Amino acid sequence: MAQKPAIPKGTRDFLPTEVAKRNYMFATIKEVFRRYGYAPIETPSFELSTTLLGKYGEEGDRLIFRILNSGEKMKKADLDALAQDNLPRFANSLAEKALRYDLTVPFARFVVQHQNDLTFPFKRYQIQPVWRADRPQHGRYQEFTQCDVDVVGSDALMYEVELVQLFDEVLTNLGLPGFTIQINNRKVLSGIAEVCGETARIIDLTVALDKLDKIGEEGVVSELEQKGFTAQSIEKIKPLFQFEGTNAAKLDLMRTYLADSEIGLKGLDELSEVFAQINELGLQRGALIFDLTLARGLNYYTGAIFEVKANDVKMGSICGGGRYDDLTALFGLKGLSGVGVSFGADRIYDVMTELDLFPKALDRTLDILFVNFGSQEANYCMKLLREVRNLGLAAELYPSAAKLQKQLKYANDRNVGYVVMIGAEEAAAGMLSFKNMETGAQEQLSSADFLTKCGQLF
RNA sequence: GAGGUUGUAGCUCAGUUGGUUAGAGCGUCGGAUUGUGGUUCCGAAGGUCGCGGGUUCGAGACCCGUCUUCCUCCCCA
Repeated sequence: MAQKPAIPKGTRDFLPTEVAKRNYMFATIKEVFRRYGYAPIETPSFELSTTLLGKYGEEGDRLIFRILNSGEKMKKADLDALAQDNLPRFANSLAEKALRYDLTVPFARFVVQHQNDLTFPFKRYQIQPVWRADRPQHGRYQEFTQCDVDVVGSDALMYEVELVQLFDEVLTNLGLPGFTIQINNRKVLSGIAEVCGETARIIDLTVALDKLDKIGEEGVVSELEQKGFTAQSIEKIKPLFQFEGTNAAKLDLMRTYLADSEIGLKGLDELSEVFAQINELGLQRGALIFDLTLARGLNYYTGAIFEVKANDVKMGSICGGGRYDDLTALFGLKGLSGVGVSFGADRIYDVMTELDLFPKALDRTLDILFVNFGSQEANYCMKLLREVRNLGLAAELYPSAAKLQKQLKYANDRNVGYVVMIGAEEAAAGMLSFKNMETGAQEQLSSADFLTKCGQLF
């Protein structure tokens, strides 16, 4: 046998039944997006490297797939940089293009580029694949699809509230029995850093804090020590470990803790407002939780930070997002606040598969199969086939006059609903045999009755 | 990027301290059964043992490299 074919690690093929399920999921998501007033856009799969690099931090840059220059452009390789062991600069000279890493940064670029054609606040959604040169793991792929909704051009907290509702509605409609929407605010994190006297190292601080539920208090302390935080500032962080209770209780606790931090209190005001409105409006199956440890790696969030996890499933976050005030400024457009969230389609798919939430009917790609008894009978079937298709049913004629046994097995394997048999006798009598493949029941019908029945059945 | 783990038929996996011609189940195809599927029975096809090198009289097994799988860390959807 020839060399076994393969696909790159972290990528997948999708079989017809899987595509059917994915389409169902996307259709459900889109329908909700539409009702909330978001319109779809698309951007290229790859961008100029300069658009993407430096937007996701050092770690992010490492995970960006670069596209090697081709032809004469290869001569642009910066050999001096290589000689100086400056690998990042060398890599940049080799690749002027890169596959998009997420949809948010390309969207910021899009907004700046088309600012004169857009009406603000601009609400868009975007469902496209993104690529990360990450090490594949459970629920982690190198190619996966994100479903982003963002609104730019308004700093109204109404949109934070709207996005929480959106999480709740989409995931409820997809049938998830329960999920937790965690919310935090970057300003609160800044306030904590301020209180600890570590404003410069807010990233290290929040990344350590983010791991609290994973590595525990001691783990966080030792990580902070390792990062060089003083015993004094670590002591000031410790009260946060006791952060428990209802959302209201947590907010009260933090008001005391952040009493001296103006920015911290501003963040709490924002959170309180969102909680107040959501309490008023109510959620379906989601629970909104104030989670102080929620930090998220992305540097560009400035206000609310969101993350969603499915209950009772071993899977990382299935959605994430937040508010960013300066993202478009990176591309030269200042003063445009945005807030957006991303649904991790592939993880949601995995969760839905694990919980068996897809409708069974999605497995059916063919409603009716016409058995082929020979060329004359087949010709007779073709007219009926056309009429059945015009009724909107998925129908086909078996391609050859194979043994009936084989044709029925094919129908069985394809999970066909009904089989129509028209042999010489039936054709002469103007009748047909109509067989239900689930029950095995079979009846003789005239063509007219058959078509009426089809209209009723589907 | 760090550490561990895996790779044998289309799929899931056996294969003893290195020793004749590498096995099973499922699936596929054919038949039992020429107009009735899922069950059953019989038979067949299908393998450079991930790839490259090395040790050995002899390697699927041992050693080195490389790719791949899955996991932990990092990070993240």
